Amino acid sequence: MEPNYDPPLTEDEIAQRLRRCGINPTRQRVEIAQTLFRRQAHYSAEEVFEEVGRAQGKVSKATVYNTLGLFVERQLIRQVFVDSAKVFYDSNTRPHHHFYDTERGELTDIDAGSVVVDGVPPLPAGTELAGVDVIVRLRRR
Amino acid sequence: MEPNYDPPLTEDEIAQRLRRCGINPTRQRVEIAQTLFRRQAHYSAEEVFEEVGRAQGKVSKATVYNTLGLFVERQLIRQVFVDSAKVFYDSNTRPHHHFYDTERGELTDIDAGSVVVDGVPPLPAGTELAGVDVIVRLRRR
DNA sequence: CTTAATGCAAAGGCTTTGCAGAGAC
DNA sequence: GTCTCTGCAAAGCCTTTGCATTAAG
Repeated sequence: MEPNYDPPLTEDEIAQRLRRCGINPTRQRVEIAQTLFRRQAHYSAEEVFEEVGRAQGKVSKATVYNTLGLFVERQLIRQVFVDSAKVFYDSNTRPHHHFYDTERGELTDIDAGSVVVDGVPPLPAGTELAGVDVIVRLRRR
Repeated sequence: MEPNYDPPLTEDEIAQRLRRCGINPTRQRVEIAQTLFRRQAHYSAEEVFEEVGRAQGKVSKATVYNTLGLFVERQLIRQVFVDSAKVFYDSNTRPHHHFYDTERGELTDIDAGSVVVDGVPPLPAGTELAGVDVIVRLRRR
């Protein structure tokens, strides 16, 4: 899967991006965003917590959770649900789907450009489309 | 969505079905299965617990969880992940996908017969297909 | 100063586990 | 009697919340 940016975003670019989403770019938020956008990947909250702590200054777990929640709410990132154990946070903002390796617990992107989902019945009355997620579950053979 | 059987299964039919999956049909297991198959629906563990307690003899929460886990393992039912808060247990055993009303937290089946997912890239090396889940997320308008 | 953000620890919700007692054969 | 299942309560895990402290303007 190609990265969704290249080269890596600078701190200033990150800050701008946060501002564009109406998010005040504090040190912690910028560091979390940097981690999320550094490489195309799917992180659990725990992984973000560890990775930020390693690469940058320490950020508390509460702030990690609150910030991830804020980013999701502002649609900077999205959540992926494939497992009851934990939520994945996905920083690929382009339309895409996922392979999920059920044994390794790994998510991989599938570009939405190549995928067609057809034949979905009319939406129930009073609703509108919020998104279509395709999860291709894999097992090792 | 049409029910996946009709009329309702008798206790004996349920027991047979459990045996076919290699599950010893105890009272609790049969009652839980009856609840799950009574109508086409998606239950949280909590809902199964309450519904069984109301309709049948009481079953402990531990047994509900253990039994649901057993049923999933034996592929009598499947889990659906759409929300971090809880797992849905789905007793529709035919291939199908889901609408998910994000505001009401309601799942509705989409028959797989009508849906085509095309253009999925080749599976990663060493893996085989375990299933394709399509979740059509809806919001109220 | 005043408002917003952070961090710690405690609380919460869902789920699993340990283990003693009940049931099946 | 032996093996399995059940149920309670305790523990576990991920996540959220309350609240005092710190940072920002």
